[in-house]
Amino acid sequence: MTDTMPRAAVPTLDEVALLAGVSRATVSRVVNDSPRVSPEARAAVRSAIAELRYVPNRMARSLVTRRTDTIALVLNEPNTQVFSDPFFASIVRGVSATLADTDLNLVLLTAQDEREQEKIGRYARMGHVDGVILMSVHSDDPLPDILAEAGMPLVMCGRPFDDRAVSYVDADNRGGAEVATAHLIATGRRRIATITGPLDMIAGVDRLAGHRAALAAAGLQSFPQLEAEGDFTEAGGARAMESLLGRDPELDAVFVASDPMAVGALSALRVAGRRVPEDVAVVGFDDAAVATRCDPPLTTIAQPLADMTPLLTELLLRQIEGAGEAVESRVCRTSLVRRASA
Amino acid sequence: MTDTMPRAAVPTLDEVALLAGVSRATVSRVVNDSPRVSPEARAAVRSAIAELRYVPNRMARSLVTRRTDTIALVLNEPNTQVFSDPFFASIVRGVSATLADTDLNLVLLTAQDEREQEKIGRYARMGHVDGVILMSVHSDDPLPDILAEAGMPLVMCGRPFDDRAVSYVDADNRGGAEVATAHLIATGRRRIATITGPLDMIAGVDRLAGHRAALAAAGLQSFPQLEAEGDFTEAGGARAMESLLGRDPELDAVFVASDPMAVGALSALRVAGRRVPEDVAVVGFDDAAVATRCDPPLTTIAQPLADMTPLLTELLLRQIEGAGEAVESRVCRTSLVRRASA
DNA sequence: ATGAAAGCGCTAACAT
DNA sequence: ATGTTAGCGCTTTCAT
Repeated sequence: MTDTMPRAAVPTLDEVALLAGVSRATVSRVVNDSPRVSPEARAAVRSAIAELRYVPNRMARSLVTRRTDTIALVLNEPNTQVFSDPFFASIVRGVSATLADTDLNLVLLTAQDEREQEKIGRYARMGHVDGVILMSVHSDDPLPDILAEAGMPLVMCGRPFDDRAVSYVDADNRGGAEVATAHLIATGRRRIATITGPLDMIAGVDRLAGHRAALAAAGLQSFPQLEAEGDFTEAGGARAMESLLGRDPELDAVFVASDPMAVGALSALRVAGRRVPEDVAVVGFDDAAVATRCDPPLTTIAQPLADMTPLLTELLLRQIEGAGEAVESRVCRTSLVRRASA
Repeated sequence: MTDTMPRAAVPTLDEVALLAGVSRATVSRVVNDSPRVSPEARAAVRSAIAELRYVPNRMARSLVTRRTDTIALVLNEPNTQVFSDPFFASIVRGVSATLADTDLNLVLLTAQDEREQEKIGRYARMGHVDGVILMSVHSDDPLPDILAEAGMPLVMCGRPFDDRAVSYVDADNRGGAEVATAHLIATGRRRIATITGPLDMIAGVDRLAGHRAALAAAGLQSFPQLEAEGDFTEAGGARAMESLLGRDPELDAVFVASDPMAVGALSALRVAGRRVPEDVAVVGFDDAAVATRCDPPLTTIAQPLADMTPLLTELLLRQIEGAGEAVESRVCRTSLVRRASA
């Protein structure tokens, strides 16, 4: 099947001005909602715009304003599985909603590997976007440096590995993990395992640190065989749980560093014939308000996404408007909750 | 925590020219890999570019070339659950990979509702992108019209509802569904149910049509109570399966119009105490090569994503280069396979 | 309130 | 092979 279709002719400001019988400057003022235009002129311009179906040319405008009115949300994730983590969807939805009533556009950029990260770095530096929100950063990712060195307004979702001066918004991962493990201890558990997140991600590191801190605070020792690294996916959680059960069949509790992994861990426990929570108690850490079908309901540390997403854009916009001067960070409080089964 | 950081000064072509001791035109030629430059000049320019960390200004370039070297992949999906469908991830990954060695950039745009679709329409019309790949189109989405009327190069992933002249790439949904149901019939099943996709999406409609055609071809009648509409999610599949079992406990097979839904259906069958495939045979339709953990292995119609993603970009690029003249479509063959359990 | 004019940084003829 | 020049479509002083 082949057919043809003429490319639409794109009208310019001058054509609108001609049709409306005013100057380009006036049309520009109308388009940009300047108050210094007479009602008659405004009306004439408006109707000319409608008639010609005029849309301003972004490139021309951006060339002079130095603004694109576009911000990028970068998903830095080689693991396709993780791309479908509900956490991403929630952040995207949240940021998108925050921007809905503004005239800012949101674009998503994904990087599977270093090459794509560099491509994104170039994309941003060329002036396609006014600022960047960076998600899912791994310890060896070059993109934060590329962007920071270019002076690009930048907010990271999750604190950076080093103590660099960069804006970020994060959940209290360490504190949340402490609460989780302390809860398990409080309910009488003593052989408490953990399934960690990827340890090249700060959320993985912080949640493990919180877990260990809670054990230490209770005078419990942390054993390497009670720690298994997962990858934030359901399948990875199941594998890690199997591995833990193999290493120490007597374990009576597990703190799982993300809810998708917790769902996987629960099914691994069921396969192994362990009852939850009678034999093994489980606490998760939610990477979104996951409406998971898990029976029994999952006790979990709730990450305050509703707080985090507006902050992300707020911090970025402040940086963009303030010519990139202010670097600030926020840590949002987490809390222990019980998710009903679906 | 607050700190300051100077905004980097951005060098222009002229500054590079000055430093390299050549004209702007020569610098431009080097940047654009023109062969008409002497090796010495090229070297001088290269080092000046490196020294100044020069990056061309996209807006200025695009203003004259009328190209942005960016294409958009639009995810048209109000349902967040579906956003995490592995099908999306696979398409994004595939298109992204196809573009990796080119100097084309890919941006993802998501629309939760009509307002956001219109915003995306404006974004595209303003000249941010050279072309658009549209995914997950529902029957009442305004975006295809907005884009088509603006003369924006456009390829749809999935055929349009009406017989409009628009490029698209699709799997053979109808044919695949026919094969699926015919397979169930061939193995002796007679009370064959189906869990459909959303019927405001063409894939949902086509797969149902194929299912019905296979029944008709075998002289079997299709009953409304043996058809339940799902939403392409795992939870939706489980709900639909429960509903079907309630309406006809005697059913002996089910064709499920997507693999995530099939996973849900399998767990609903297990909960209901039905053995698979002894009591109820199941055939899915994969929305990606989903590495689903299902036991027993799932028989499914494989959608040829490896064929589809390069086609998507190929058709779009041809349209962009050919000034939007050619409209063409491709339907990729599907086949019955058996997915091993993970 | 409106228009004239300059210029954003780049590419692409056209000259040489 | 290289330089000169003329815009691309818009915003923004600066006049009026």
